[in-house]
Amino acid sequence: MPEGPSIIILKELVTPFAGQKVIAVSGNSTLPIDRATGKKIIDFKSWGKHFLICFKDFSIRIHFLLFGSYRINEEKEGTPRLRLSFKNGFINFYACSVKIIEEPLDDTYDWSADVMSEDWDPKSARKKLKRAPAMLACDALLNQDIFSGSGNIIKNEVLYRTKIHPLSKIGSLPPQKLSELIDEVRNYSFDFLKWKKAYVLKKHWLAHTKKTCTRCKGPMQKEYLGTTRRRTFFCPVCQKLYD
DNA sequence: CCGGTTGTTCAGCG
DNA sequence: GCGCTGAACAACCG
Repeated sequence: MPEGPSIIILKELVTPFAGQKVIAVSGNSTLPIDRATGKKIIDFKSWGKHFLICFKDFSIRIHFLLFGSYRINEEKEGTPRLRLSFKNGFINFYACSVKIIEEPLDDTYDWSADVMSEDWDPKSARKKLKRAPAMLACDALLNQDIFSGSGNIIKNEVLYRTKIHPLSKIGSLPPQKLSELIDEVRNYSFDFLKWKKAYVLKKHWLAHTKKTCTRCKGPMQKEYLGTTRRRTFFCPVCQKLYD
């Protein structure tokens, strides 16, 4: 569920409810979610992996983390964390993190960091990366302040596509390689979106979960790298270490 | 049936 | 008070 492109799909699926009044709210969330009852949804937005339900005076932020899910006009086993009903249907969110945001979203979110956004600004990402020369490439690609929406799959695929070893230091990447990295996060995210919609995402993985390198036919390496020790798949031959 | 994971937050430590 | 690390949480697949 979680990476940025999946949230774009959700946003598209809920468009029938944009502008609709919430006629009932339920769920096992401990927050005062009933506040949405009777209120009109102004818009649905997203920032990376955050799904945002916007009302006039506040917003509800949904984060699916690793295991969250949703159903639209469809039930599923278990109590939803949040359920919003409309006269033309309902949305259920399960096992997700719910947060209420009081301030205007423009005050909370740096839209230029969102890889899928029309406000995405590669120059801004570059500036942030320049400020963190010691950061490892595998950590940079999971950093939501720099690449909001990028996740572990996107990380592995982008490093493989750009032939950058996950343990490369950001400050050691030649300028053109750095540009390539930044551009490829957005490029691959849109491929991810296209393939996910067509239910063929896994088929197109070149690195993630792979045992053999499609380029050199050598073995792929699997290690738990970076500050978060996330699963990292890479080809030690084709992906160059910039140290 | 158990182990593992497309993620994040927070307590506890030095 | 800071940065870092590991635990906790969650549900479903293989």
